Amino acid sequence: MSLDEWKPGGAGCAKALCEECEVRGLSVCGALRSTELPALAAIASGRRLEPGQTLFHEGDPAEDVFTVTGGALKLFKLMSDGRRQITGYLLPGDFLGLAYGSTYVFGAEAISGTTLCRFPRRQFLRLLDEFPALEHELLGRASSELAAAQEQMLLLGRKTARERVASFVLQLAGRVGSEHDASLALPLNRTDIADYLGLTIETVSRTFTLLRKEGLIGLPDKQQVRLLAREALQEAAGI
Amino acid sequence: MSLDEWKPGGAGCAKALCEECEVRGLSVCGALRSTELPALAAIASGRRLEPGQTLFHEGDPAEDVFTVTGGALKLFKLMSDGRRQITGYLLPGDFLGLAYGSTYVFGAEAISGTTLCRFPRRQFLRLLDEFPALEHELLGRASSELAAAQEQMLLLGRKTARERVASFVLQLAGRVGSEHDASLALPLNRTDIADYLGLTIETVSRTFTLLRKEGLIGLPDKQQVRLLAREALQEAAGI
DNA sequence: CGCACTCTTGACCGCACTCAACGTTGGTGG
DNA sequence: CCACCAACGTTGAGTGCGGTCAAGAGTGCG
Repeated sequence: MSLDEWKPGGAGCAKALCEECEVRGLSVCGALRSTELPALAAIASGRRLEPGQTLFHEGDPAEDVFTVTGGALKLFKLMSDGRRQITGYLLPGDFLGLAYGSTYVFGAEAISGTTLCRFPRRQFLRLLDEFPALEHELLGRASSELAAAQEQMLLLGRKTARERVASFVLQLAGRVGSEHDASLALPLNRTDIADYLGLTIETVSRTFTLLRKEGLIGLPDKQQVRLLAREALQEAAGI
Repeated sequence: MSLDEWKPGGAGCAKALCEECEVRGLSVCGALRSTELPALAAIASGRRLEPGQTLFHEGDPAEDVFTVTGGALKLFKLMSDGRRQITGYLLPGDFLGLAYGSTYVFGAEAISGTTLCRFPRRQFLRLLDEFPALEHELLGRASSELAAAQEQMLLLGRKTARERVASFVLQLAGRVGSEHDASLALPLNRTDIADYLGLTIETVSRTFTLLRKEGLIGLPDKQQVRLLAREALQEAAGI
């Protein structure tokens, strides 16, 4: 990816000082005071990715870190024969770039139209020395991600298809903060859900249908889910 | 667990200043200078766990963080019906306590006889403010753990039994730094390997036998593995 | 010697995968 | 406007990998 695709000024939204960025409260940047933000803004550049566009591949030199300002990204690992495991998905405010040494250990691809704030890794690491609050914030996020990763390992290693799908719906509801009985927008299509849950697309489809017939969820359309019985869904998730 | 089981002085080995601790170079403590160590030693206490003894359960209030100074620990999550997923195992030098909020999100249990260095969480967090190098070291370790967790998600979600066992043997070899053709001590028994790889004990046993018959590994006894064909094993691991 | 525990091996089963067909939707162009 | 096509999702039929159940081998300990 050529550098000139990135526009200076953070989030590609002309908010040069990050002050007005709508995800500031959600993102790592929220750990900095207003007086410290300019140092971050100085190294930021913004970009928009179209659906399906690749941010980087596994194995690429890890030269940048990112904050998601809009849309959604999926992270994944590939095997040589094409098998794929989606290891996570990122929503606005999420930080990307913790888990690597000198190269990215996973690929990242836009799901919907996505906007990002990019920081050159070296310069970002220098800022960590300058602002311990930023490093502290990152450590907190890394802890949460590790906890989520362990939950996902339990899901992938031990849960049945029904338990996996129920867990996924509940996890999604927790992440986007749904109101009671509201519809949730699914950030992933069936293929991606399958690769996230370690199943096939057919099994995901069948299981959605099963949970719908059981009255636990509603499926108003292909991109939405409705939680109809949270308690029962938690039971189905295997607690 | 009552506090008086913990003996002041770090690692339960009377090395009050951590200076002579044999895992200092491997552990987070290595990030501190000699002049800074006493501050860490002042809040450290040591303990020994016998095989099978529990350090803490999932859901316990997370009051301490630990460094493993000897032996081995397994981390695991349980489902209400007894299904178990081992999410990782710790060897000397490893740090324990990153992945939680106010309560531990996994259980921890000694595999072999294990010695630990314990730090009260609050006091440890205060030291992080004082010594940014310590926080930096923890963030680096969290990154590595996240990378390992994603690799494990690929294994659990997409690999066959043969690929899982081959991956496990190679991962173990990388972690204990085996010499060529040397025997590796298995830190986990068959039941634990099964719960780590998302398989049953029978499948693990059958797959070890299969890899032995294929000439990829040797099984001198139940607690050792020998890498006989590293290249072929990497091929079998699914790369 | 008996008992408990771990590991291995065999026979059978079932859940999720594979293969296949069909339905639905949205975009494109005649 | 409809015909066509591609992408995505759903559903059905049959299969196979790994799970379940069961028996037996090996080992250590009282």
